[in-house]
Amino acid sequence: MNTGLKFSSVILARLEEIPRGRVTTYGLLARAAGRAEAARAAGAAVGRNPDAPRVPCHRVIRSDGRLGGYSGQGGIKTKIRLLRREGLVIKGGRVENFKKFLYTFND
DNA sequence: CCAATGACTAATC
DNA sequence: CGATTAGCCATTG
Repeated sequence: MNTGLKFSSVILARLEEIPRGRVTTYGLLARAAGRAEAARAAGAAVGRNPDAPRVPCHRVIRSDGRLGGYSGQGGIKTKIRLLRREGLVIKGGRVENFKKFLYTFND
């Protein structure tokens, strides 16, 4: 049941706890928000908050290591730059060894 | 309220 | 490994 907090709100709140140099997936994010199978909705929620200078939405990638998308300024290109800036290696549109940097949430 | 939509995912070919 | 298909969901018009 709902805690009173909207799904998208929880998504954004959870994003802020992702450490620098780490990434998470839309699926894990959705699970952290209370809906394990709402990965798609999670992506939609993050996508509606493009300008989030303080929200590290660029640290969210797909479950297979591919970048997914980015609605912020500069588009996907910016997402790549930001991730590389945190020490991650992007190649062929995906994060290499992303499982090593994968951040998992705790209930 | 119903139908469409999207920064998804896992399974199949 | 790339392309396709079907499933799942909150949000929007």
